[in-house]
Amino acid sequence: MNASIASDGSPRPPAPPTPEALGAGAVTVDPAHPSGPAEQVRSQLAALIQGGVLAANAKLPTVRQLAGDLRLAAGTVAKAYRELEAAGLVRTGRAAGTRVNPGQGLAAPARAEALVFARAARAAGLNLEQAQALLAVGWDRTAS
Amino acid sequence: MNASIASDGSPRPPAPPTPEALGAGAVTVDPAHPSGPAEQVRSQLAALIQGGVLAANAKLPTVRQLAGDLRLAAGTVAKAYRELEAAGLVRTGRAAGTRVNPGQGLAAPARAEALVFARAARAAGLNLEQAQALLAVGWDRTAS
DNA sequence: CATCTTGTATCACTCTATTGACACAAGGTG
DNA sequence: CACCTTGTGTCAATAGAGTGATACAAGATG
Repeated sequence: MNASIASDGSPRPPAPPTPEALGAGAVTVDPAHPSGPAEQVRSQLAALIQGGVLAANAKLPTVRQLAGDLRLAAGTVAKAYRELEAAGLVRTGRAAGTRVNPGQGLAAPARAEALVFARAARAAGLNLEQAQALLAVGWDRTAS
Repeated sequence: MNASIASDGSPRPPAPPTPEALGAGAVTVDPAHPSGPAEQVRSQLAALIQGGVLAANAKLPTVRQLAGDLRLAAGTVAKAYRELEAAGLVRTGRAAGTRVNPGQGLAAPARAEALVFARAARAAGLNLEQAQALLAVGWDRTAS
């Protein structure tokens, strides 16, 4: 669609998710996942932040809001937020809520390379877990 | 090194790990990891199999051997092996032990793409968790 | 066939994560 | 300043994963 092409020909990134959108599907919790709920929330939010989807100073939903949306205890979401803050990805404040810290998106060339690999893996019929397995093996292989 | 270059100029893959090597470092368990020990063993072995590092019919260490090497309970390794078998990656047999099923390595072009991305991510100064985060975001983005 | 190998099953216990509810305290707003 | 917003802390209970040891049973080997 031309509507998704900027004037310089590069594709427009999708609009960043609102706080409501995070609990409405952008972040999900699968009870069958090997990691627990807190870790699933943490890692998905971290990915959105580092991948540039959640921009600097973007507001995250309140602990209670996200917990309600994801059907989790508030303390569980609070744990995920605490860990994001400990990692420097967000800052939290009473009354002010939680916001993304500036400068947490990773370098754009690496993000573009991730897209290339994701497309190739999909084209080869892999699922995400398999793609991640290949990355892990490739990571070991490129250690030297 | 020329010794690692095949006669057609392509790099030689490293030798596949022996059963002993799996418990001696090729597979590791980090108690601080968000996933539990069984899942860490399962996912690392799955990656080695799908990444072609463990070849068809390669023998895995016995449950007791790997458990001892990784300082886990045997039942925990047995759980990982059961899940690998349920996924069709391995076959287990009393007395015969556990072997990799043929045909479980994923397509070589996708593996090569994973290497390219791993190198690019390392060159950008990312760690593996960050690279996996970018892959997850890229995966969502290429869903259409 | 006898013996050995090795995965599977079982057990009581320990540990950890999560839960739902409530209270407190730090900030923000009008 | 009063009131509201929102993260943090606490609690007892629950659920699930892992533990180490043991026994059983299915296969493999000589």
